[in-house]
Amino acid sequence: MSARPAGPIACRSCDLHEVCRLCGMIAIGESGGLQRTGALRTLRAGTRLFRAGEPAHSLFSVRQGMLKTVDVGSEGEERIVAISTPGDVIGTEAFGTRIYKHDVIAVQPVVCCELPLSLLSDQYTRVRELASALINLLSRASAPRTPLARGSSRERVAGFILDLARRFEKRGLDGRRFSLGMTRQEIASLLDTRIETVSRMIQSMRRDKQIEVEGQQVTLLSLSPSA
Amino acid sequence: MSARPAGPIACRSCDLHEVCRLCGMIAIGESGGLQRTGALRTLRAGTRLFRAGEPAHSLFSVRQGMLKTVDVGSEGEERIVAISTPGDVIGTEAFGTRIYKHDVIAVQPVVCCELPLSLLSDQYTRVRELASALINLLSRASAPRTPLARGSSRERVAGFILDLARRFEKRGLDGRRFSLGMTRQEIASLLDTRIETVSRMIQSMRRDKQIEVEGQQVTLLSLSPSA
DNA sequence: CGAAAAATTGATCGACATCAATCTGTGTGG
DNA sequence: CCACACAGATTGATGTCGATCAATTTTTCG
Repeated sequence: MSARPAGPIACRSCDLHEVCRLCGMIAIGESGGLQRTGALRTLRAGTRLFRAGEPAHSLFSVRQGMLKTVDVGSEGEERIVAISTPGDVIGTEAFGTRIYKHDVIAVQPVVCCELPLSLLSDQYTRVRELASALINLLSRASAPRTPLARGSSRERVAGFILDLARRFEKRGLDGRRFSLGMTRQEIASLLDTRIETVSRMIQSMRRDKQIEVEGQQVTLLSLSPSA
Repeated sequence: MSARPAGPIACRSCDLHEVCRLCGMIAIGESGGLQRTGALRTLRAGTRLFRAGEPAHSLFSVRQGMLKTVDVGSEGEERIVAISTPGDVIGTEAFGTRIYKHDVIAVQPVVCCELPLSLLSDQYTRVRELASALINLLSRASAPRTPLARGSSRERVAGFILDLARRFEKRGLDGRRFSLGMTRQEIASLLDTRIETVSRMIQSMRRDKQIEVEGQQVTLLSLSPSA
């Protein structure tokens, strides 16, 4: 009963869509829904998209599945600092330095689009619309995000689930019934708490009829993604 | 004995420097150190630079002093999500939407540079070097930052102080002796903890000879900004 | 089926929140 | 100038939430 990965999503609800389109990488004559881009890439759960410190060749966008952005602490413990869901763009920080800053690892089977940085650099100097699109993309990505690891553990877990729900909804996926897509351990790492606490909070929310739970599958009841 | 505000810094160590220069806003014939830009702006401690939801006209860079980026919770409590120190750029998230996403408030007397977005938009379509500089700036700003509000309260406070030290050092300021620049209450809000805890941890670090403290003035002893 | 990983549940302990009192420095008006 | 008020900071006492330790249960997968 392995939960299906989140997505796939349509190109039009991807953050990279405009940039992608201007790069002329979307096949001509596409008909609605899902489209082919220049470079698709698939990863099995647990495999790495890239590593911190590595030279950066590409920008990625998530088509299907979820990935974790990981910070390795001084003692080697992995701390998850972000989760990427379908429609998100990964690697925007490498534009200047051409070096990735974190490990990024698939937590589910992933399909993503790959856009070579060289291609972008070549073209935005010629196509000013592309420069604009890139600037808009990076601008959005530069907004300080409200951290999930704040408040009581109950608030963190509820915040995490709501955050996922809103993101899915924004991309045209189901924001009321979906898979958490990762283990309790990974959720705990993201929320800077413990696996037992995550489990207890989820069960507690279930008893309070806020959600229904079956493994990683969640259904929102009194919680609402639009709230 | 009010602590002096952090800075001022030299233009060349400001994140906005390249963009600023290409905009031709730095007066010609400058001689080293501090230079005049097109628009300076000063704020008294406690005054707002801009408000969440407000239409965005400008990008700012901090020349002197410190500001807090504030998120207002559902019950009206202020949660500090970021601190801006000299050399930092504020408002990058507004490039696309032309709307600021947070309240930003001076915690010390502040001097900052103001660069109208309209001016930037007008020019990057003509000057491709400016587009590059903007893209580099936004790219850097889009990197997921390791949150300070993680780990034990001791780690949070130590992490906060070290973070400040490194930032000052990077900008050519003194990273071994400086002012925290804000109240214990504000530090507590940033670190998602309590004012009493911040106080206790600071005193504990003082007893352990990691730092010297006198009000907001701090001197690093065994702690090192380069470590 | 059997082994290993993930998740749940319970019992105990410690770190930090909370409540409360005091101390320190700063600015204000008499 | 000094008395006073007030905000910020420190310190102590107590309670509570979540970490930790431990035991099962459930799920996954070879």
